[in-house]
This record gives sequence, C-alpha cells and structure tokens, in this order.
Amino acid sequence: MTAEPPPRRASIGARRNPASQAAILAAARAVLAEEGYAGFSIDAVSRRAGAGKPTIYRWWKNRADLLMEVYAAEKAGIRAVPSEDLARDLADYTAALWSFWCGTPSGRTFRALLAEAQSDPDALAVLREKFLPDRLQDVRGLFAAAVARGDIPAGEVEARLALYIGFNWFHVLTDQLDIGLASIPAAMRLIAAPAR
Amino acid sequence: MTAEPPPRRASIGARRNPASQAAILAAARAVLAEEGYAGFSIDAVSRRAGAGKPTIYRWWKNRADLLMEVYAAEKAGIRAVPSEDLARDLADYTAALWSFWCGTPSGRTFRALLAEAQSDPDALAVLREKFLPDRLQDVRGLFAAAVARGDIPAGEVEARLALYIGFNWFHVLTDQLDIGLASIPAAMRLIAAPAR
DNA sequence: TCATAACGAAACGGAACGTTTCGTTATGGA
DNA sequence: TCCATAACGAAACGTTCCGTTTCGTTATGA
Repeated sequence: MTAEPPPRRASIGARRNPASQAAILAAARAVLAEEGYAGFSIDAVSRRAGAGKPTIYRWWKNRADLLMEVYAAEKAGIRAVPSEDLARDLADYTAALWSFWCGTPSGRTFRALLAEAQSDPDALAVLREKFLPDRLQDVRGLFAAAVARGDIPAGEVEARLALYIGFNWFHVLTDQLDIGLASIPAAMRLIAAPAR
Repeated sequence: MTAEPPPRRASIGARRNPASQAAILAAARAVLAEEGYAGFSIDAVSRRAGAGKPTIYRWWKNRADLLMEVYAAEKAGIRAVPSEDLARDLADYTAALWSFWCGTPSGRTFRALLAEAQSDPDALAVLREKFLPDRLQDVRGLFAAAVARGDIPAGEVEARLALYIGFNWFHVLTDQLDIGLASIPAAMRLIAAPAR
C-alpha cells in the first residue's frame, strides 16, 4: 500500500526541522484527500507523517490551525484582475476557484475548515477575522472596481459579497461543484446587476 | 442547577415509550442550546435525558438522524405564500427564518447538521435529497409564482435558489444573522431581479 | 564544551464512539 | 391466565481520538 519505509527524521538540533513540517503538511493533505474530514485526526496525520504528536502540537495550536496552513500551502496563484465587466470577472474567478477545489484536496480542506468552525469558537473567529478577509481580497477588488466605474452602488457591496460567498459555500458544502458549474454565469449576472 | 430528580421511565411494554422519545428530543435541544455542536454527543444527550444509549440507537441511526428530528420538531409554522412581489416575499420569509434561527436552538441545530454532513456521507446524502427539498418547498413556491407571472425566466430558478440558500448559509454558519439583517432586502432584490 | 531545544516513541487520563449484556417492566396473542 | 416478545435504563465493553507528559536521542550555536 502506501507504506513508505520509516522516514527517520530525528532532531536536527535546537531548531525546527523543515522536513518534519513538510511531511506533516503532506500527510494532512493526503489524509484529507483519501479519507475526507471524517478521517482527519491528529493521530492519523501523525502516524502517516511518521511524526510525533508533540511535534504537531508544538507548531500548530489545533486542527483548524493545521487545516488553514494546509489550505494556504495548496492555494494556487488564483488571481482576479478586474476588467470592465463585473459579471464576467466573477464568473471567471469562480470557475477557476471551483476547478482548484475539485482538482486538489483543497475543496475537502475548505469543507473541513467550515465544519471545524462550527464546533470550535476560536476557529470561527479566526475564519471570520483573518482567513476569510484574506481570501476575499481579490473579489473585493473586483467589486471595488465596479463601484469605481459606477456600475453598482457602494452601499450594496456587502450584500452582493454575501451572495457571492454563499453561492460558493452552498455548492462546495453539498458537494455539487460539478453540477452547479452551468449556473455560474446566471448567478454572477444577478450578483453584478446594476441597481435599478 | 438543571438537575431534575431521576425521571424513572422504565419500559411500558413491548412498544416504544413516547415519554422517552420526548425526553431524548428535549435533552438534545437543551444540549445544543447550552453547549452548541461541540457539546452535542450521544453520551451527553443520554445522560441529560436519563435514557440509555441503546434506547437512542434503537430509534435513531446516528447523530445526523437525531439532529434532523430535533430540527423538524422545532420548526415552527413558518409559511410563505406568494404575493405579487418576489423580492418582498423572499425578504419576509428570510426575516422570519432568521428570527426562528435566533430565537430557538434551531440555528445551532442547523449549523450542527451542516457540519455533520461534512464528515458523514450518508448525512450529506439525506441532507441533499430529503431534508433540503422538504425545507425549500415554500421558497420554490415563491419562485414558481414569479415564473408564472413572467417576472423571472424559468431557466434561472436553480441559480437564484442557490444564491438564496447560500446567502442564508453564509450568515448562519458565520454566526452573523444579526449583523446581516440589514442586507436582506438588497440581497433579495438582486435574487428577484427580472431578466434584462 | 555544553546548555538548549526539537525530534520520535510511548504512554498517560479523559471523553465519546457504537455495541453488548443484564435484570426489569409491561404488552398482547395463545 | 400464561408467556413469548420487546422496549426500558444501567453498566460495561473495546476502540479511537483528544491534548499532554515523559523519555532518550540528536545536533545546534554561543
């Protein structure tokens, strides 16, 4: 099976061993990819990485902390630069994001993160105040450009952003990324619609 | 504290004891209300209800199954009858739903359910194929009426529905029901916007 | 040279899982 | 009236995971 020979990564002295960090992140990725959130335990990651649990807890506060670093490490260079058409910008960005979620363990990582935040108040706080704002910078940029062009009113950006986020969450949380692909353009047109 | 004297609900013969069922559902409600999803364990519910765990597992397959019955039992008679204005109908329904989620343990139950579905494939399947369709009947009715009036195109109903669901999920999952209240009307106007 | 600190392994106590075993209780068909 | 049937609560089972502690080993860097 997936049984590599024992990795043998002893201490390299009084400092963090990058090989251990990499092995733990890789193991977390692999566990999420193969078992999903159900099988994602610190014990499982530790076993798979051939690392001691104290080594994990030394560098990561909890599961959510590890999940966020896994997600950050996976996150490809998905960028969004505004053109002149908000609806098209959003649709392009969304398509890229969804294929990122489908083509890597990231979709499962993201779902695990949202689930984790439902039982861990600290995780929810970090998600809301750090993780989400960071991830939404580009999308906010698209909306800001549309506001600057006068396409949408500034006061409605939060409502539209909530619609955008929720649309993505609904599809990823119900594991309907493939099925929902076709509805992206229509949804984005509504989110980007000029005020009447 | 909340320590009632031992309830003493022995068997009433070779049939289900309704008192036990009620006690278990009430205990599940209470645990969710006081501890949230983090404290929601079968052991905790069992202890609180003064019921044996086998009694729980005899009648409910798993946690998700119990959660769904709790939610169903809580679900007040929130109804949606279409008027002539889809945006207003959606806004009214959403406001009622959110105050239901805030004023009862239902918001937490719902969050627990979504979280549970991320680790249990069976729970996700039931959520997608039974729970959600049931819950969305009324909202679908609102959209259907708008389609019948010619206000929105029939082909866009799924996209708009996804936007609607996601908007609610985003706010409940991030525990931002109160903060987001003001953005409901704007969001619903976008979801209900006529095709251009 | 040597205090320092990270490493993996192993074990800890505690909690929850889902199941089994048990003695008790009452039903409903024979 | 008798008795097979089945639900009840209590307790305990073995397993898994939690987050932590202890331990001997390894190599740094002052």
